[in-house]
Amino acid sequence: MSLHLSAFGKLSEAERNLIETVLKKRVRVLPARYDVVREGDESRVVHVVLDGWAQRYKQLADGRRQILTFFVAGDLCDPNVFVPRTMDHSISTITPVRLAEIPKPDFREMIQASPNIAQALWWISLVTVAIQREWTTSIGQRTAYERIAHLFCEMFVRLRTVGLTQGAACDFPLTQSDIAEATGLTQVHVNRTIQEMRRDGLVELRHRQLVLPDLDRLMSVALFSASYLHLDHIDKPMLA
Amino acid sequence: MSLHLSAFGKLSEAERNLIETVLKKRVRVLPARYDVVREGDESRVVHVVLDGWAQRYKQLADGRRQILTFFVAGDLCDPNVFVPRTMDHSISTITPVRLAEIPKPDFREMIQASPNIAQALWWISLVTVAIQREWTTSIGQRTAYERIAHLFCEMFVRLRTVGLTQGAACDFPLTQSDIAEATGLTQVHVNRTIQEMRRDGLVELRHRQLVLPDLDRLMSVALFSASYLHLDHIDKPMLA
DNA sequence: CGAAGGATTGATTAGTCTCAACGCAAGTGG
DNA sequence: CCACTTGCGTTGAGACTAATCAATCCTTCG
Repeated sequence: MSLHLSAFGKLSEAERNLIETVLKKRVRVLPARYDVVREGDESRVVHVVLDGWAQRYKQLADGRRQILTFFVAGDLCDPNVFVPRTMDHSISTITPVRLAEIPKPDFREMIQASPNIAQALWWISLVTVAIQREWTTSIGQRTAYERIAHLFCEMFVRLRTVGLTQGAACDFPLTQSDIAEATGLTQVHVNRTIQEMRRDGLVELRHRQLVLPDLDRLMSVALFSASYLHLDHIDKPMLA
Repeated sequence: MSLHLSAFGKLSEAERNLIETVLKKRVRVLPARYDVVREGDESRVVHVVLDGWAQRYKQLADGRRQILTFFVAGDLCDPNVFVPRTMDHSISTITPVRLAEIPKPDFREMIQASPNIAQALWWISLVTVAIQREWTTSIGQRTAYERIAHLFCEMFVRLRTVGLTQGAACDFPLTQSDIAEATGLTQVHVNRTIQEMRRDGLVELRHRQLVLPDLDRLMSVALFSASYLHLDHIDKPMLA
């Protein structure tokens, strides 16, 4: 398993082991569509997804919902360890999830024990904002078609870096409603747009499996450039 | 002058002075509409806006532009000190700007000298992502009217915390095109929407002056809740 | 006084939403 | 093992928000 924190290029074997140990300390298994943290909660632990998909979202007073990012294996959900605060968003599972919970003191200790791990944490924060900025750009500037294509590209590339793709395929448990809430579109329009992408031979998506037969072409219609993921700081992806 | 870094609630007088000293070391004065950093550049220094307005933006391959945030006095533009990286976005001024440039080594030294300042830096990162998330939500879920209203609320509240409002008024140097690029709308539609807000008595905007005669009502139509700005960690706003 | 950037207006169109219904597959309880 | 439910995907018709294109009007400033 590749974990984002330990995927950071500069870590030693010992540091990786330390991380693994801390991760194993407290693991929960959660059902699908289950709230992990809700807006307004105090954040006490740091969550790391070990397996499955989760999401960060925000809800307006009248119920409208915006998904802000998806989490997959290895993702640290709340890198915010040093400033006490109430959550300004919610986190919930999409599929069943195996989730590591690290009490903040343990996490801080680990950080203080190793400057490299501290740097890895900064790197994660960096990528987190960068992704959020890309999503803002996507929703603000890209068309429906491009937005969905972009989402597919991002998730595919991220899954690939953690070894969760098989050739041009990967598990993709999002419903069309999830995609709608992530892209700021309606579920109906997402449906029609995906059909169009199918007709164009860019996407196969059914039974929670996504196949991207021509990733390069998809990236180009999505105006996708992976640079915002800052993969240059990551260790080589595991060979599956 | 209130600076975000030194606005963090827990700092001592000595720490504040340290920050002020570092800030004064290298100050540049830039004209309006001037690029400070461009996408693809290496980031070498940390920028802090001392005076004036600036913006962070991203440009798609075909030229479409999305403004990602606005910077006002006190804002740290690139809190990313510990991970070397190339910029995935650009920063430019809107008005003439007085800008502090802190070489990364100096900045790191300051951080290492004081855990409180380090914490302040984490807090800034936290608020930066939180704002970005709110913008994603805004563009994804709010109507044109609500988006613009929300932007007004956010900027007004942020300006107020740094003492840059006078009663219900503040300087507001954004053109309607700027607002359009920030909200993912066209300039024409922004114009019409602002006219509507004027008719509704919620906004007066002319000659780069913004007046919000009924902030509470504006906040409520914008579904604005200041919690994402995490002002609870900030020192009391200066009394003007 | 002229130029330039910004704001405003009008007419038209495109993209996306809304509402509503229907289909299909998988799971559940009797 | 079948009837029912439930969640998700698909389709259609029509409405509406916001985009586009193109002028025109201000205002500021050299």
